[in-house]
Amino acid sequence: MARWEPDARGRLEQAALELFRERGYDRTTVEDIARRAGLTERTFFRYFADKREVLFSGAKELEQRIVEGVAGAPVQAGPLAAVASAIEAACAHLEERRDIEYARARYDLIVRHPELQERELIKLAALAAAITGALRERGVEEAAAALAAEAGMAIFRVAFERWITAKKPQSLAAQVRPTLATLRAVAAQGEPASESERGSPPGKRKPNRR
Amino acid sequence: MARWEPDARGRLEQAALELFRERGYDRTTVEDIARRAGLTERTFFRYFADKREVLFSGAKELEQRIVEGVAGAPVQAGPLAAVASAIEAACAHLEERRDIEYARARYDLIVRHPELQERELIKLAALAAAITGALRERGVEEAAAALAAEAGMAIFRVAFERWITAKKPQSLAAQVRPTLATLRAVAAQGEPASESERGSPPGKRKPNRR
DNA sequence: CTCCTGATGTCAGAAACTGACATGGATTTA
DNA sequence: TAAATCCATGTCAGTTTCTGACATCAGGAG
Repeated sequence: MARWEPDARGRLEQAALELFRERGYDRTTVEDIARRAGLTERTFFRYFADKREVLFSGAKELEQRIVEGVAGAPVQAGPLAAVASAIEAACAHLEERRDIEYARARYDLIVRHPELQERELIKLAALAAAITGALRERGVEEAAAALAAEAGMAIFRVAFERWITAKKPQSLAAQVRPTLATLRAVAAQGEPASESERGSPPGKRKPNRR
Repeated sequence: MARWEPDARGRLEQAALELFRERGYDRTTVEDIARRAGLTERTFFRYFADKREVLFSGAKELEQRIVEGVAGAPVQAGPLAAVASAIEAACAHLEERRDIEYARARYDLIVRHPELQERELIKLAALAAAITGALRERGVEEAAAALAAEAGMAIFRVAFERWITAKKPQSLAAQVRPTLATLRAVAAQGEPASESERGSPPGKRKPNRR
């Protein structure tokens, strides 16, 4: 027989989410969480670097999945297209693993607590950095890679927000493409007329969609 | 005669930066900072919500400045152009107020300390939200506004990084336009050639200006 | 059986933060 | 001018987060 109940980490995560919802984030101490999971405060901090981290265990996997998606995108795809398709795939997978109820509960918590937003933001920043690296692997130049990665994060954020606040049930992954299109439209708006952005005569202008 | 030395807040900020540089961020306690400023720990927390905040007093003014810049951009400017020009102006002003040495010292600290990065990120997120609001005031639709704001933040980040890590002395503001151009190029790359992008939802495309 | 490993517990303590109340020049008011 | 009161700061006690050091003890390896 096992010496300890299995999945201490998972128990801590679940206990934490329950308690945060029951009493609120700041009225829940780490000791509360640990006790509900049948463990001690010290053990909590062996699994999670701090109190916030207990809500962000999925970040690593998401990052890995997206990086793989970027690396595996068709060679002819541009950086932004590669990122967007990776995000789309990751979103689809994310929807399979967790139902929207969980996502909403977690989202509400994060939105209401700046310290949790901060953590969320740094996770996304780490994700952006990882994407930048994956794009560089594809031969994309540094600044372009960073910008495409950040743009991808912006798309993800907007798509996610649309999904989570939507009244009618819809897919998260389905938000990605239209959001990408909107971003492209915004970027194109007011763009200098010719390719080289200075004085050169308007040679072969890019086909202006629409 | 004044009862207390003037500018307690400023003294705290300066003492903090000095000590962070001398001993490092985590080997400096709030009490250390307060003492060097001739105050007590309790008073520190009356001026700053927490230890990190002492490094971010300029954020409010930057936000206000950029929002004004967006609001004051020429009416015919598209959202991204409006944001970029506001950022450019704010950068120019920022360069006047603080020298690059200060910027580098602060940047080094933030880069090396995740908790400070988190704070930096949430300030930028707040800035993005404010920009989104300013764009909405200009009649830009919600998703487009959010995306343009996030894109602006991406530009700012990349421009700032280039500026701060540059060997040759150059202007921060001067980094903005080329970075915007790069972003536009990235966004345009691989864009669907014709107006309907691959049978995706009937997006309401805006008429392309210019 | 003995040794060792590794997850957990126990304990003490530093540091971040908060609420309540005190202090005493400065400023306003009677 | 004397009194009232204002308010930036100090003092103090307390909670919570997080860390280091060491103890415990079932189970697997030899």
